[in-house]
Order: sequence, then C-alpha cells, then structure tokens
Amino acid sequence: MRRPKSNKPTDSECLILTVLWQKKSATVREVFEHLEDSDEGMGYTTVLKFMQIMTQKKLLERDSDVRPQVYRAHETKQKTQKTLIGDLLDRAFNGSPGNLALQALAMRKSTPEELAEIRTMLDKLEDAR
Amino acid sequence: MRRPKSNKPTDSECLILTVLWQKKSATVREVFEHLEDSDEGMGYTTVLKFMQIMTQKKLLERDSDVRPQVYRAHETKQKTQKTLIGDLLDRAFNGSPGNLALQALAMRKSTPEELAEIRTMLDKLEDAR
DNA sequence: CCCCGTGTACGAAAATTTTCGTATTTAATC
DNA sequence: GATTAAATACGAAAATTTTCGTACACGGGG
Repeated sequence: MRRPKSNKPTDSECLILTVLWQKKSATVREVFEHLEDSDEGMGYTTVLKFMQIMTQKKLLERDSDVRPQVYRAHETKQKTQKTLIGDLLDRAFNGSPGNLALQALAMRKSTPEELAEIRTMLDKLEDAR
Repeated sequence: MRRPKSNKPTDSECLILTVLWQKKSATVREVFEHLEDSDEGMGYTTVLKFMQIMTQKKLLERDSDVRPQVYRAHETKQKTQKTLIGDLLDRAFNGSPGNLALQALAMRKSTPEELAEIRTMLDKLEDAR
C-alpha cells in the first residue's frame, strides 16, 4: 500500500501560507510586512519570488485583475496541515499520531478551549471502538 | 547569501534516525536494509554518506573500534522529536500545540494505550491551572 | 602472504531551496 | 504625455540536500 507522494510545501512556503491562512488573502507587501515582525525577515523580492513560485505550483491563487495583486492559499489550512503532519508522522514518529499529540501537548501551553476540544475528540475516538 | 541555520535534521536524516531509535544501534547495512523495506530505498553508499555526514554534525555517534562500524543516535528520540514539533508549530500552526494534537489524532487511529496516556496528560494540564 | 568480498572514505554531480539584484511594467500625479 | 514610486517579472547566484561512482582499506579463507 503505497502512499501518494507527499508534495509538502517547503519551510519558507509554510511561513507564507501561515500568513495567508490568517488574513484570508493578502498582497505581497502585506505578507512581507507580517513576516518582518514575527520571523527573521526575508527581503521583499524574496517573498515576491516565493509567492510567484507557489502560484505556479498551485499552492496559491492570484487575482491579477487588481493592483497590487492579491493572493490566497489554494488549499485549506486543514488539508495542508494534515499533509505536514502525515509527513512528519511517517518520517520521525513511526506513524504514531498518539505519540506526536502527546509530545505536542507536553511541550507548550494550550488554551483551555483547545484542551476541551481534544477531550471531546478523545471521547469520540474511544466510543468508536 | 545567508540562510538561516536550523539545527533540525533533514528529511532523509530523520528516516535514518528513526531506524536507529528503534534498533538502539546499527551498522550502515542494517539501516540500509531496514529502509529498503518501508521506504523506497536509497542506495547503500547514499545511506553510508548520510550517516557519515550526520556523525560530523553530531547527530550520530560512531564506534570505530568494531567492524563493521556501529552507529547510534546522539540525542534521545524525545529531544529530537521535540525539536521537530517545535519547528512545525512555529512554521505552520501558529505555535498552537492543541491544534496540532487535535489534527494528529483525527487523522489516523491511535492505540487505546496512547489515548489513555493523552487523557492523563489532559487531566494533568487542566489540574495545573 | 595474497585474493576477494565487504566496508569505508572521498569527491563531486544533480536536484532543490533560498536569496536577491536588476529590469520592466503599471498606475498615479504632475 | 512625462515623471516617478511601487509592483512585478526574470534570471541567476548561493546554500543546502540528495545521490552515487570510484577508489581505497580491512580481514578472513586459501
């Protein structure tokens, strides 16, 4: 049973996707400025280049009718995150989601809401057996 | 052209680390054969080269007193996995471990033991508030 | 000791990812 | 219509990752 080739976004592409997920859609400049704050910034044309490449790869969609052009992520956040998790699971967690989840929770504080959500998910999973 | 240096193992390096975590220690040939099964394998000298590089990077330790040489991971599985998770969190999950955990659980079946562990962790986290 | 199969070192090509300079286009203002 | 600042396209350099060929070293059986 061969899994489909993962085709996951690169590290830098993920940074850009994260901004677009948050803002729904954005210009190159907006993404650039957003990344300047949080991350150690890349240059403006570097961000532009990435977004052009990502458009070609169908990771992004671009509205060229407006200036400056506006970009949005092609896939949903959930779908892409799933790809990334699946990749990491196979590569470094022996495919065990439980182990991954456990360590994620142990390492940084989550909000009470998130914890509640996880508890609900847990109930559902245990019921299903 | 400076590029930000990350100390996280590369994709291929993770594959090799996973084998070594499982077997505690192994020769190049053992790692090679193990990867042949699961992944569509790289050539023998490719694996060898990686393990040499990883030794230089201090990702692995090598016992050169025996032939064939035996390798083991330098860091614990937990520590490296933590690095990988932290990286992914920052890059594609807005630093939210809850979200990561939730999606990991939703995507593939976990063992009842794992689910129980997570429930325990959840209790601990909620108590701590 | 000499051969031979396996193991190891080394180097470098190929592929990918990241970076940015520079040229060109666009739209707004004069 | 000309000027100009921002936006976009393009190309290629730099850095990293992946791949493997080839040459050399080692050790056991003859």
